[in-house]
Order: sequence, then structure tokens, then C-alpha cells
Amino acid sequence: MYVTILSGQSLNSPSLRPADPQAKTGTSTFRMGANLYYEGDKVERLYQVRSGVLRLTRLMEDGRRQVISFGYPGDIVGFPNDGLYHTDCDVLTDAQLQAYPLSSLESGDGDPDLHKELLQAALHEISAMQDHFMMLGRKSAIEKVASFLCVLIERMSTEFGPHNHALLPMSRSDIADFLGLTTETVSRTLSQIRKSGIIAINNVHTVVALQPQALFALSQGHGGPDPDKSVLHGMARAG
Amino acid sequence: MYVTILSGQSLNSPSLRPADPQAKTGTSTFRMGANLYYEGDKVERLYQVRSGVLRLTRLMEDGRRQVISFGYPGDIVGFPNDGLYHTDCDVLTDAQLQAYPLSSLESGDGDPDLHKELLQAALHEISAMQDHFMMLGRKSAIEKVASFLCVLIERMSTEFGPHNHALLPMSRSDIADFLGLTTETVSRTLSQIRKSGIIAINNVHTVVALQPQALFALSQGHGGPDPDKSVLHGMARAG
DNA sequence: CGAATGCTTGAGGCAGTTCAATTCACGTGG
DNA sequence: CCACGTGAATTGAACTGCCTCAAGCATTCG
Repeated sequence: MYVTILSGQSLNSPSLRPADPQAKTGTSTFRMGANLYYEGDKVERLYQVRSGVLRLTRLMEDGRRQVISFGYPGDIVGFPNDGLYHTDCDVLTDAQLQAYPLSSLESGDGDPDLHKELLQAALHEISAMQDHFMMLGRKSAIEKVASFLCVLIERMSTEFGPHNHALLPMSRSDIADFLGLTTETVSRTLSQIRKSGIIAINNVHTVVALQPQALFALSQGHGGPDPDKSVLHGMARAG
Repeated sequence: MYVTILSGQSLNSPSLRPADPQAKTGTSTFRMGANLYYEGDKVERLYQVRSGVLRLTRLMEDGRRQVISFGYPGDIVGFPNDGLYHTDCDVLTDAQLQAYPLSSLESGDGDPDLHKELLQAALHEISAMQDHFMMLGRKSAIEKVASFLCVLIERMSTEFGPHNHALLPMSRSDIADFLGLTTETVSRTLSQIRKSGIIAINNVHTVVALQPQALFALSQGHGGPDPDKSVLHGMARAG
């Protein structure tokens, strides 16, 4: 899952086939905290998330970390490069994963439809990552955090029907490393949006959008350079 | 082309097949400044760069721009998402491009080998973009600029044999929008590295690495928080 | 040669970081 | 059931790296 300009596209990822008991590799359960694979491991299978949340990370020698993406239901993780995984992958909440053999991606021999769907997933991944570039490179802290919340809420809605709240199973530091910020800035920014009345923070891992439109406006940079005329304050009063 | 941690991988992209006069879609020439496609255009073909440099960009409504990547010889551009291009693509210097029909990617029917190579190129693209995330989200201005120069120099070396200089056909503002900086910061940072003796700037579009190792160290963050002990100065004396 | 455009350099400001101190959530044991 | 301990989240204060705004400089092109 990447933070994108909400185009709706990020939600159209094909669900591929439903869990199929006859599949060579079935759905299996992974417990919170488990590691799925490390950067450099040989790729033998891809995984599609059925439930739960994964975290993909990359590390620099000096310890700096970038969270590449969060794997939410429907997402596919584990695309190889030269046969190797190029991130670490950890399980944030107990998860059900559907495994596909690498051959499903690399040759269409066994199952042409599956092959095509995995290819489309890879292409979709490229597009989503490009959106995320824009966010990392060009958005302010408040735009990043608002974007993040918007995507999570939309994700919740597709999974469970209309929702206005987001579950954040990951830590603040995971969010920070995903958005290119520090934990302090993430925390401060969430507080700032909360104080404006646009969101409520039920508990550390649950955010409710009180004014979804205002949140979306924030994510797009319509916060206004002048605080008095900004959505952040203006919409708060209007609501 | 993305700015990656120099692993050598970025240079292993398959060259695919050499220009083949019998190919359905051959090599064609595009002039500097030409537009190859716009975001939203329907994808009918992919392009592999044979010579010249392309620029892939994305725009936000308010004019903020992110340069997604530069297309250097060997790179493939134009991967579709839902059948559409998701960036603009412009020609920075006169270029020779090999076009492949979209069907080469989407179905292996016509040419299984080509299909596999395009798929591998897409997978490689994902890996390279993940490296670039680290740079956009977690690297300082000097690390970004040094990384950029390192990759360009390595690219020159693979194309024309051992080189220690980089050609920058793009503008400073293109570089800035690629690295998530401003033109002023790019310019200042280049000057700073030049004054340290690590590079020379022959002209606006030509940078020479006087101390390639020091430049690489800079790109990895080995600049040291203490300037007196830093590679920037230390290596300059050592060299 | 003059205008236009892009690059460089300077000065000052600010968003986000860094460092530090509470506060909060939650599990554990008395 | 409550005191305690631990780790995470929040908040505060000061700093700094990069940005913004502005002025000079170089290169190209008419």
C-alpha cells in the first residue's frame, strides 16, 4: 500500500482468485511479529494478503530505515529482482496469506490467467510507487499524514464497506519511516489535525475522520498558506 | 534511471535484443524537446532507449512537479497501468528509441523471450524505485546530489567504457524535481562538492569526478557530522 | 550587442529535526 | 485491585538544513 493521490485506481487491484482449496499453495496464517522474508533471500513465492497487515522495509548501513509499503488485503508482495527479495517483510498483525509459486509470475505455463493477473499487479505496483514519489519528494508533513489517513480510510471502506475511520496497526515510527518524517513530527501533525476538529484519535491505533472532505483537501495541499483562511480552520468552523 | 545505492544491479538491465531490422516496430529517432506521451494517454507501445535521454514526470494540480526518472540507454519506459501511461515523457536530447508493441508485454504469444525480458525489466524497475524511495525519504541534500552523480558516472562507464565524468543534459530544475530539492539547493550543493575538490564542473552540463571514491562515500552518508573528520575534507587531502 | 533564459550566490525565514521531559497504555506482580 | 515498570506516544524548546526571496552572473540566440 502506497500513499497516492486518491484516484480510486489504488483500489482496483484485482482480487485475483478467491482462496482455492485446490491451489497448489494454499492460504496460511502468520502471527503478529513474524518475519516473512529478508532482503537478499531467494524468492520462491509471492504472497497475496487476505487479511492482516504486512510491512516492507529497507535499511541503510547506518541504520536509517525506509518503510517501502504496507501490505493490506488485496496487495501482493514479494516481487523478485534477479531472483531475490529486495526488502524485509514483517507481519504487523496476524495475517492470512495466499502464496503463489514464483513460476506463476515468471512463466504463464501453469496458469495463464494467474500469470496475467500477477503481471498486472506488478504494473500497478509501479504506478502506485510513482504516486508515492510525489509524496515523498514534494509534499509537506501535514499533506503526507493526511494522505496516509485518507488512503487507509479508503482501504477500510473497500474491505468492510463505507467507513470513516482508519486502523493503524503500525507504530508511529513505522509511519514516520514510510512518510519520510520523524516520529515526533508524525505525532505533532496528528495532534494538529485533531485539534482542528477534522479527525478524532480514539486510541493510538484508531483514527476517525470527522470531516473526511477536509481531510482529503489537506492531503492535496488545500490547507492554504494562511491559517485563517485554511481548510484546517475554515472547514472546522463550517462543520 | 533511478538513483540507487550503487549495487551494480542497476547496470544489469538486460539489453534485450539488439536493433532488429525485421522487428515489427523498429528503431526511430526523436528530436530534443519532443514529447513521447502524456499522462493518461492510452499505451500502445513501450520504448527502450538506444541513445539519448528521456525524462518522465508527474504533475500535481498546483504545479508541483516530480521527475520520476530519467530514461538512459538500456532503460525501458512506458509501462501501462490500466492501459494508460501514468507519467509524461519528454525527450531531453535527440534519441534513438526501439518501440515494442504493448502486446509484447501483456501476452507472450508473439515472442516468449521478449515477453520475459520485458517482465524482468518491469520487476527491475520496482526494485530500482524502492532504492529511490530511500533516497527521497531519508537522504540529505548532499547525499542526494552525490548519489545522482555517482549513478550518472556509472551509467557513462557502462555505455562508453571507464569514465569519471557525467553528462547532465537535464536542467538544474529537472535534477531538483528528481531529488526532491530546489534548484538553488542543487546548485549550492554542487558548488560545495566542487569547492571540496571532489568534483570539477567543466560546464553546466559536464561534471568530472576528481575523487570518485570520495564522491561515493558522500553518497552513502560518509560525510561525517564533523567536517574536519569528514570524507569531504579527509579524502581530499588523502587524494 | 542586447534580451532572454537559466545558473549561481547571498541573506533571512521556517518547517521539520533533535534532544529532552512528561504523559499514556498496558502488562506484571504483589 | 492497585502499585509499579516498561516502552511507546506526546509535548516542549532550541536548533538547523533546506527553502524562499532577491540579486548578480553566464550563456545562448535573435
